[in-house]
Amino acid sequence: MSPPRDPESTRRHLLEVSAEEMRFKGYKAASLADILNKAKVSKGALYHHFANKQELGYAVFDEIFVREFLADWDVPMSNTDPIDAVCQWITEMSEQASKEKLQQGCPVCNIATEMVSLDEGFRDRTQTMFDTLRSRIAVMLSTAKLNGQVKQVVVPESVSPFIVATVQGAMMQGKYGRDLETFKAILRCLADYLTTLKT
Amino acid sequence: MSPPRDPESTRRHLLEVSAEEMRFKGYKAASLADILNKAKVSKGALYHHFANKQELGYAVFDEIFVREFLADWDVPMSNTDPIDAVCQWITEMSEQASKEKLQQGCPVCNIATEMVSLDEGFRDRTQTMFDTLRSRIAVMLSTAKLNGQVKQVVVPESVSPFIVATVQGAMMQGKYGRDLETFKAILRCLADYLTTLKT
DNA sequence: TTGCAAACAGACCGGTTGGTCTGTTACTGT
DNA sequence: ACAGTAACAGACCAACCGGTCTGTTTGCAA
Repeated sequence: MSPPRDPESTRRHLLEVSAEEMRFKGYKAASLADILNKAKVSKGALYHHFANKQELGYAVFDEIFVREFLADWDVPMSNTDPIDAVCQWITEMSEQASKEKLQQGCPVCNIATEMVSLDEGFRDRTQTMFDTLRSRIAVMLSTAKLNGQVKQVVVPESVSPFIVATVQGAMMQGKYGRDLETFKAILRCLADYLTTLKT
Repeated sequence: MSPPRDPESTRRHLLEVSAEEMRFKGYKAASLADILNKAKVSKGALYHHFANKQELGYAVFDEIFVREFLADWDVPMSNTDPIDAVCQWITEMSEQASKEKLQQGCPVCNIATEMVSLDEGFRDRTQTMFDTLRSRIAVMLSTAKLNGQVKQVVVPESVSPFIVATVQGAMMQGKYGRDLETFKAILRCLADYLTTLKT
């Protein structure tokens, strides 16, 4: 049991319940009243840990959603063949995908789509996150190019956003159609394309 | 000048103003009060033409957003080479894209992302719209296959959702990063891939 | 010209929203 | 032991939300 007063764990609890709410309803539609009810925490406690709803939203985004997202995208880079590694990662992602997860979609993308044009904070966070991801993949492709594992015509700075966009698009399509097969077909197609980049 | 009382045009006006609001703010955050203010129309008039906000949302989605979307995706099919046609269409889309349009993103996708998991009506509409689009592209690829313009290994039912997902992902990435170049790079990459499908 | 429904106008309403404020309880350093 | 502050608890609030309801104006058919 956690002690009767553990500020760090109540903060964490608040964060997780908020994340759960925002996953399904989005940022704006997630009401503080619902969060408080679900978490069985008083309003005073919430406003002791977070200045306002915006700060709570930022914290959820940074500490839960972005963390999860980048962990999911943590493609093994040290493999003998990076393209194979990405393809294998895609296959694993495809197999792990459940219908429920797919219906929920990618929380980062959901919140980003909702808030990017309305809130600078969310915009900056989204931007830097995707920059990180894209450059990570671009580096991988560049080294593969140097090692002669990838065709010289490949432009890492074009292919990396392409990969990101396609995976994101696949998740969206899967979410809209509630269809696991569509999602898998798109990812398989992406893997096919990537193998054409090999020397 | 329109006559002092023209129910059809006030309905249309209401639809357009609502669309403008929902483009920027999404469905839920678009308030009726703001719409009414902007349209300079009374609440009585709105509720005379629409049963409630949901019906207004559906009408905006059907009569404005889906219409625009399918018009944008109206790729010329009768060309000599369908793959070339798609590539040319992609290029045109890439050139026409403005920074403002990109920041706003695709209204259909925005609303779909927000509402698909919360509202059956929006879900059904989104689903059938993308089904229409995908099968339209699949048919194009199938006939091209029959004509021997596309490799026999190509599976139209996989490639068509792939194309849709990638373009959608490209728009999202462009929206998030407010960057026209990323958007264009992704589309160019897609065009490259499509040309590899030619015989 | 009159009757009547369609087309609007806008005051009003209950419920919900994020946020504040005052009070109480628990821990911690001295 | 006690003081002081961090950690809560929850009543309260103004603003806003979608929606209703009553009243007025307009056009048109008879």
